[in-house]
Amino acid sequence: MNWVPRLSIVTTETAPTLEAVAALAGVSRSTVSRVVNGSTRVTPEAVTAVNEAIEQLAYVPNRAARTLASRHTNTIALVIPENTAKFFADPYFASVIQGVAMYLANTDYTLTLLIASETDPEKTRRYLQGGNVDGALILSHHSDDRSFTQLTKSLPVVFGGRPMSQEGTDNYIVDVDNVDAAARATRHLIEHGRRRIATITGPQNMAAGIDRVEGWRVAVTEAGLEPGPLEIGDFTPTSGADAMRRMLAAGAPFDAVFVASAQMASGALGVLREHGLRVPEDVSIITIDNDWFAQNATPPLTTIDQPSMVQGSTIAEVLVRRLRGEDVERTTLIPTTLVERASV
Amino acid sequence: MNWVPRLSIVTTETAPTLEAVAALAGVSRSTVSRVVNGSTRVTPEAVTAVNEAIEQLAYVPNRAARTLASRHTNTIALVIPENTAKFFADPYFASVIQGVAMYLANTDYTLTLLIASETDPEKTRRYLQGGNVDGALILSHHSDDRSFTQLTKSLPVVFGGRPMSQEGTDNYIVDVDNVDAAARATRHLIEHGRRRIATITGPQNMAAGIDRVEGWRVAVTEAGLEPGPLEIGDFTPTSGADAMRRMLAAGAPFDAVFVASAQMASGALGVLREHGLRVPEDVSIITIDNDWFAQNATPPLTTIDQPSMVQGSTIAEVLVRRLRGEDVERTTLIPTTLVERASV
DNA sequence: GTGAAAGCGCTAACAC
DNA sequence: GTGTTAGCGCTTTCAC
Repeated sequence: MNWVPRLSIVTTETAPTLEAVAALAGVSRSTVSRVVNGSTRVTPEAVTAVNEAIEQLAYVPNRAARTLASRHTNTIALVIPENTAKFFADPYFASVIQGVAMYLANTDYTLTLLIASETDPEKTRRYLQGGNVDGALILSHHSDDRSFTQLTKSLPVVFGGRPMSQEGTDNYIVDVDNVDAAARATRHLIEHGRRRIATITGPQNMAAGIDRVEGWRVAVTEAGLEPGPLEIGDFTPTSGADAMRRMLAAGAPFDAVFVASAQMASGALGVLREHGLRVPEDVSIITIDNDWFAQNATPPLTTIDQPSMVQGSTIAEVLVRRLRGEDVERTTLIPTTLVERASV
Repeated sequence: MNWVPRLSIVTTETAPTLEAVAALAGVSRSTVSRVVNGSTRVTPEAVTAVNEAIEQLAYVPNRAARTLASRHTNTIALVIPENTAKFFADPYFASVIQGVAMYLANTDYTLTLLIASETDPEKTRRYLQGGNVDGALILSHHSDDRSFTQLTKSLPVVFGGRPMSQEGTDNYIVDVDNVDAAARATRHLIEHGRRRIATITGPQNMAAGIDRVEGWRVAVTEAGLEPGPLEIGDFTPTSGADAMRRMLAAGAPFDAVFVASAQMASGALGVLREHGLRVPEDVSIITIDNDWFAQNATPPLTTIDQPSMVQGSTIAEVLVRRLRGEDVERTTLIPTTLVERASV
């Protein structure tokens, strides 16, 4: 009786290669490659043979080898400037990211999260230019984004939110129409008989901040009204509270305020309450973002809903379609809707 | 005069290869490779020559080639089960993720964000097993994480938060000591003379949910008190409000409540106010999470601070150290601190 | 439709 | 210390 060591058979558990699949299916590696990549020019028999072999071996193509040979990575970077990362806790951002991730989950692309260090911007640029990704999504939000708009020359890029830098106005952008949203919000106030309309807006080095003041101004002046007081916050609840405090201290009267984010609005609301001002009786409030802050404020806030998950999935979709070579519009505007609640 | 077409020279602007660097520096490719990878066994002269060549050519190593040859990817996956993604808007999660990203930014590792589809768990598993990453970080939070604990066998994995599945109790885990945190919170209530201590806790299929009830129970019984009413939420503000509503409706008296998250606490607070109950006069509230919700509630909430960014960077650090072959403790507990404010 | 052959750009023994 | 030599596992002409 000759005993053969069984162990050696199972010993080296290396991942199966395309070559192994080819051998098992009785075809060449090229054919396996064709099947894996969905080429039509293969006989049905070969296709099934290969697929069975793949199944049987639990074959998974090696991404590095593929990338090396094909010169494309199947990877998309989501770039978040470090400054922006501070706003990470903002539910708006979180759900944009979630939207991106969810969309990409249904494609062959993999999402790489890049927090762009501001102290070493070169590192990010090198990574992006270094052939590590097929394209990039940039959630840019402040004026210092020139380095990213330049990236556009050498890598397919889509911006989430209008970049501040105007170089290359031919950027691909997915954004909500902030001017329009702010104007609609403000008009809603006016339609409800308000006349001295204040605003608490966002940083003036961010497109969203600028555009929302702009929309407010447009609506106010088109109604023939004088602009009310204006204060600037940074979209956080605390900054909203501070802004409202300053506004009250300044003493200029107002009977309504358009607050550029629900988080700021919730902060402002607290200050109003402290000062014994009733909403909406004494002052109406309208804001942007239909998040928890807007829904659970007392009173619940009338607001402009900008669907953030949708924006996330859309920005991803635009890039993927570009990578597929499809013709895509430069600017995609995500529609907003007015949600009426009790604060106006 | 023979005219030579100049164009051809500039035409193909291919990224410089290691080979080009070698040529320019007058050394072999191996030497360049050694310099790039920081091997010490190279003469200083060679090092500088190579570095100059790299600088001059703006050479960036090709990651795919590197991965293919070296069998490691320099990539770490951050896996977020789809269910968990729902909680994405939770500032706690957002900042754990941010912590991970920030830590990794200072290493050579790249972060890949994986939202694990629950309808097709195989896809995630394949990706993770398929040699696409060197290791994985799993922000797991519900009972259905067996597939991930099994992953552990074939891939270095670190869990953020204790996984529910008990297979392989030798998992690497970074977590806050939820039992302890809850117990401390509850004891604080007791030290302040409260006697009928209720709790609103998290889902009982999540470790954080279970452990926090446990801690509450421990503190209550060790003080010789009867446990007060208990309601379950899902960590969201709305669920906290609902839970409080049920608790009030049930009619069992209580003079304090330990709420397992600040978001739920803020929801519960609103309901208490609706019912004319004063905090802390009529009922004390203590919670976990030192986020905006805790800070800006009225009154501001006494809470247990679990530093989420730290947890994020720590979980990343543990994995990186494992990948470096260092000896790392299986369980790393992030210390929490009690923050006293006005709600007790 | 299919296979053979030639790399993709790098690392890792192994000699020297 | 440095160079030479093989590949890593796949895609992609190019013949057939």
